[in-house]
Amino acid sequence: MLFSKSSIYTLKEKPKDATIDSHELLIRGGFISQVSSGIYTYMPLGLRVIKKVSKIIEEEMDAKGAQQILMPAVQPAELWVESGRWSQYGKELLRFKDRSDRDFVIGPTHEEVVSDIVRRYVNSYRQLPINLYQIQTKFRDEIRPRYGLMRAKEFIMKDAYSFDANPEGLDVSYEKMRDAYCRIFKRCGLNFRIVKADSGAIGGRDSEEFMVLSNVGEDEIFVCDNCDYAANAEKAQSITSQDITIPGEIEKVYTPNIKTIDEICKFLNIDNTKVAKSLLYKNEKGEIFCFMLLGSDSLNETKAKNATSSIELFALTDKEIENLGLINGFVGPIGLPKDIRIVADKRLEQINNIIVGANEKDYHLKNVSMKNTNAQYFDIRNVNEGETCPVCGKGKLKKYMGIEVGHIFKLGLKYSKAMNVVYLDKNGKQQYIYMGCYGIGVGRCAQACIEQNHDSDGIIWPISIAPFEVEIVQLDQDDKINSYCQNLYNQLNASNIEVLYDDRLERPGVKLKDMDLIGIPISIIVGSKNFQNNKVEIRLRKTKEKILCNIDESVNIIMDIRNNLYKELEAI
RNA sequence: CGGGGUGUAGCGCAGUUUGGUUAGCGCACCUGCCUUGGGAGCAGGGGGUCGGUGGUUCAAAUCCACUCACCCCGACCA
Repeated sequence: MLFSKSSIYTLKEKPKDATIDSHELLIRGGFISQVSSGIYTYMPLGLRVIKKVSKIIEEEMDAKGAQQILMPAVQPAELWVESGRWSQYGKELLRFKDRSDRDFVIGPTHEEVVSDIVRRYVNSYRQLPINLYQIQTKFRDEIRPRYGLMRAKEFIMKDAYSFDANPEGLDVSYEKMRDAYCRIFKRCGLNFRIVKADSGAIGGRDSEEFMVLSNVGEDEIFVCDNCDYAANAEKAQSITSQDITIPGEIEKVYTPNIKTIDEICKFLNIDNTKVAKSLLYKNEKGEIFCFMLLGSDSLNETKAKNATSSIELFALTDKEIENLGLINGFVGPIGLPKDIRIVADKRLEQINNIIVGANEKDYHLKNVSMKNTNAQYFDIRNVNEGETCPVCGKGKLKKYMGIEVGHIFKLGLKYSKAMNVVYLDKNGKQQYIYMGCYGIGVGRCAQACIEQNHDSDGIIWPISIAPFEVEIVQLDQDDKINSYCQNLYNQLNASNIEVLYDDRLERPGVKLKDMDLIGIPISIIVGSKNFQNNKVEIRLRKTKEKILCNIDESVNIIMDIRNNLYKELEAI
């Protein structure tokens, strides 16, 4: 592509909306342009990157026998009513009516549509397993889009859906996708970790996320420093000391105006592991829960939702607590109204003498045994950095922030049952199909890659997803140089090298700055001083290495460098 | 949805507190000269419903009300 004829619009100044480097560079480099909050146009350079990532995904998906399809962005509400998600999915699902007043959604995901296809065409075990995928624009009406393509409302996603006759088959399909994902992210030059994850509203059993480690990531993950255990905070577990203590007599203590854990620890001069906190929440159905945790721990709402089969949880307000006849700050498990379910963290299970609220103003109870409560026990606490790994039992957990670029699930029978996705087995018996689903955020991959690969001058693309492999930067104008560059450009194009030729009549500084900003891995800089001596300079974006070579050697050297860059990626 | 912030030329901003000539600066853009290995210089030039609506006033970018958009923090979020 000729730079002078292209729609590459770079900016010198930092756009005021960009708060993280990758977002700034995407805009300054002319890769994307914002249209509305969370909605972007992919400019020529950006689209080339998207296509590169997509191509890698397609190659790896196809290699696993998955077949590409393209489903509609607009879906009828009927399918969502049938799966139950019309009512489960909140405002994030963009709904609208057509001219004849029928309800539709803009697809945030495609389990319903793909299930509908499979139930219509797949009838026999002989047709299984299958895996259908697409690369398509999704829409989720995010409450707060941010960071450019990182959390956009409209975004490009690869979503794949596997269909198997039985759980063993699903395991195989899942492993294939896991393998494909590792290859995809590796080829994109991403440094990532696989973490165990919560499957969330989508349902299902096993679920793993592919996380790009980055301090601008929005997900908290815990990684063992000894073994390969890694988990999202919503799923992470740890080994913690659990005191088994001797029961004593329950004792009522006067604790005037002492409401918080900190205050009571100070007042009674005790450690915050000797107290239990009791948190009152209600869910979307109006059920009320008392979540109990050690004073030193904090509630993980995702775990709490799973423990109570809730879709949403809301902390009760002081007023709501009063209406139950309770007092905020003095809530405890003894003497709660019967319809409040006590859900306690597992750490409390063996505890026999904990301090809790007395459900009476200005009083707490000492020596309360959890056995005297009708608590149910679940893991509902947040893991803390430094706690012991639950798998190897030796390593300590370290906390990182991660960008979720991929997520794989074993859905099981959730949608099959809801939507009657069935087949006939060898015995002619009707069975439900086991589903898996597998997503990759295409734009998010590209941006995560920038976040991991940039410097103060601009982007440093890995060659696999760079918008171009090579850039010719012509610094000076004369007939010889013009024809040399043009010839070089033609030769590289003829060799199927993707090349951007900066033929603009700009001053050298402008072109060199743009070169670094856009971040193409290999540049050939053609200037009159070197050219007089029959030399051109080849420069590598990543290392800033300069290679001065004879003008007639440049093509061969570029080819070598290019091939090596691809090999380096494979070797990571 | 709660809290905070910003809307003035394509981009980045000043001016608004204390209303008063023709609304300004840098970058970008156009013309010319000059320059040419890291976002040059000089001269000339084009480009504005001051986010929108309504109000106060002799007079509004500036004051008031409402409203829209965007950004940040939180809640939320496959």
